[in-house]
Formats: sequence, C-alpha cells, structure tokens
Amino acid sequence: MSSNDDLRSIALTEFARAGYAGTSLQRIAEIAGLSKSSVLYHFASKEALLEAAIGPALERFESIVTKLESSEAAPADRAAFIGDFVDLLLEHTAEVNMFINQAASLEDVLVFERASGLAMRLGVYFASQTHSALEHMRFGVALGGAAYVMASQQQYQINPTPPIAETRAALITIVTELLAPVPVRSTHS
Amino acid sequence: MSSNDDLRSIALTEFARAGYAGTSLQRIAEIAGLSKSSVLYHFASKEALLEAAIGPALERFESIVTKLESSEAAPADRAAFIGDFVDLLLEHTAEVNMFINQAASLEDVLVFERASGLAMRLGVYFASQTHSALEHMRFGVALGGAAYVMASQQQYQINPTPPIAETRAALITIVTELLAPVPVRSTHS
DNA sequence: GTCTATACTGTGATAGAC
DNA sequence: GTCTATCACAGTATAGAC
Repeated sequence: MSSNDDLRSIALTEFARAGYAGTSLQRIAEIAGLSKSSVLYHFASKEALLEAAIGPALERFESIVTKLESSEAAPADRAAFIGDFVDLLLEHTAEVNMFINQAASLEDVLVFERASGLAMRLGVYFASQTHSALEHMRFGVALGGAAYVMASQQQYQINPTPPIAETRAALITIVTELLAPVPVRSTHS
Repeated sequence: MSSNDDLRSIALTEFARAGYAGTSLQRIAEIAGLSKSSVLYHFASKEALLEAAIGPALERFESIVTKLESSEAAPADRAAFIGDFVDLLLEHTAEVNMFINQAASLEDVLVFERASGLAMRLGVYFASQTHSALEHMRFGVALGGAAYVMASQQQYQINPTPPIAETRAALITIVTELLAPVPVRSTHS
C-alpha cells in the first residue's frame, strides 16, 4: 500500500510539471528508486497510474458539482459552491494545473473525459441560470480565471508563496463579484 | 514559400489540437501530403516548426506588452491595452490555446520561454500599478480567465460559434470591470 | 524539392529469474 | 515485490538517389 501511494504522489507531481506525454515511466521509476517493471507491477499501465493520481480530486469535484445541481439555486447555495470550488483549487493545485494545461492533449484519455464532462456540467448549470451571453461569459472568466491563477502559481513556484488564507479570501471575493446577480464590489479602493 | 506556409498552418492546428508532444512529424506530413523527410527539408527540426507556427502571434503579443509598459499609465492607455489584448485572443485562438494548455510541458522550449517571459512582464507591470494583493489577483483572473475562455471555445469547437462582435464586447466589458480602479459595473441586471 | 532507406534513441509493456 | 532482459513500436533526424 505504501509503494502505491508514493508512486501516485510522484506521478502526480511529474505529470503536472512536465506533462503526461513528457513524463516517462523510467523517470517516475528513478525518482521512486525502482525499475520501470516494478512501477508496472503496482499499476497495470501508465494510464492507470494517471487515473490513480487524479482520481480523488475528480471525485471531490464531482460531488461539488452534484451538490450545486441539486441545490435550490438560492444565493446561499451559490456562495457555498464558490467556497467549495475555491477550496478545491487550493487543495489540489497539481490536478488543477494538469486540467488547465493538458486537457487538450489528454482528451482521449478516459479519466480526462470525466473531468471535461464535469466542467461542461458546470457550464450547463450556469447557462440555465441566466439568459445573458455576458453573464455566461462572466461565469467562464470567473471559474477559468481562478483555476488559471492557481495553476500559474503552482507552475512558476511563486516564492514566497502568498499566505493561503489571503489567497483564498481574494479568490472568493473576485469569483463572488463575477457570479453575483447584483454588484457587491465596494466603492472604496 | 507556399509549402512553408501550408506546413506552418497545419502544424499550428495540430499542435493546438493534440499537443506538441502528441503530434508527430509523420502526422503533419500525412496531412500535408508529404513525407516526414520533406517536412524536415522545409524546417530543420520539429522545434523550428513550432517556432515558425507561433512566432507571429508572439511578436504581436510582445508589441502589445511593450506599448503598455511605455505608456503613461492613464486610463485611456489601459483601455487601449484591453482592446489590443482581447483582439489578440480573438485572432490567435490556436496559439492562445497552446499557451494555456501546454505552457507547462513546453517550459524548456525556447520559444515558450519567450511567451512565459511576456506573461511575466505583464504581471510585473500590473503589480507595479497596485499595492493590493486583491487587485493583483483581479489582474490574474481577468487576463487568465479571458484567455482560458477563448481557449476552451476553440478546444471544444462550440457550435454555433457565438458572433465574434458579441464575444469581443463581452470580454472587453468583463476585463475592464476587473481591471478598473473604480467599479464601472451597472446596477441593472 | 521530394522521395526511400536507415540510424539511433526512447517508449510502454511483457516474460521469467530470484 | 523487485529485478534484468527483451519486445515491438514510434519518435526525430540524416544520407543519398532521383
């Protein structure tokens, strides 16, 4: 069990850093101090390793989306979703990075189809909540932008890493502004 | 000259669609109706082909950033930048898609270092214009989010494609709201 | 300018010894 | 559970005929 978790962690880091296609089993094996064959003993294939690496984050994402879809669409529900979503971004930066940076090249990998499907369900939900193309675009910029910022921070290893509480507060403020039916942004600078 | 442009165009499309690492010279050659060797006659290497494919968009991006940096930082200058930036996104969707989706895996490719450097110059510029972490985050969400929305539209081949004028207007509105020192968003829904 | 043939390297994956 | 050895294949790139 311990080897499996080590490999999962190493694979996640490397896939996010150098890309799935750009990371060989050889490299993962070297970091783990194993041979390629031993890696393939624990995971039947490279794709199975990818699935194990990002699966947990996907399941959490799915539960957040499902919870939103089955809510009453009240303002409090939307606020809860924003908090959930931002926390997901903050706690799974590597997976977010992968989804932002490699969704295109991994579209035929089953586990990424699942991720894309969830993103589309989110888009469909927000589209059903509004009739304005401008509002719809706001949703895209808000969620995509927040995810992109987190991915960039992880990618360029910003040092010193900003306090996580501050990052969280700023993201929630901005996403809430963009998704709110009415403006909430303060007049003070 | 004609073959070069054909190959450039094919390479750009495929690199954006399946990823740089996921696109072989063989595939590009097949689409062009040539052999691998003939492709390598026109471009010395795969990386040279990538450079030729995204170079023009990069030069335009660089000129936009340079223009912003050397401006008076007046509101009109920022508005002009936003228009320039959104137009860049709209007219080079494939290149934007590549930068959003593959920046991580191509960080060691020289032409992508250039792109990342430009993005960082933009971040440095905006950081110099504000002292608030929240404002800085707004910049990231605005520019990253706008780029992400365009990349997604290109990636999933949204049909029917929204009218470009409408997309442009929506993006400019949203980015302007996020970057404006004072709120400009209307109270009407 | 395009081709075939080839060199060389690295890939994911399997077989079988220990 | 880990290893070495090997496989079949695809990758980029080069050489040389036409």
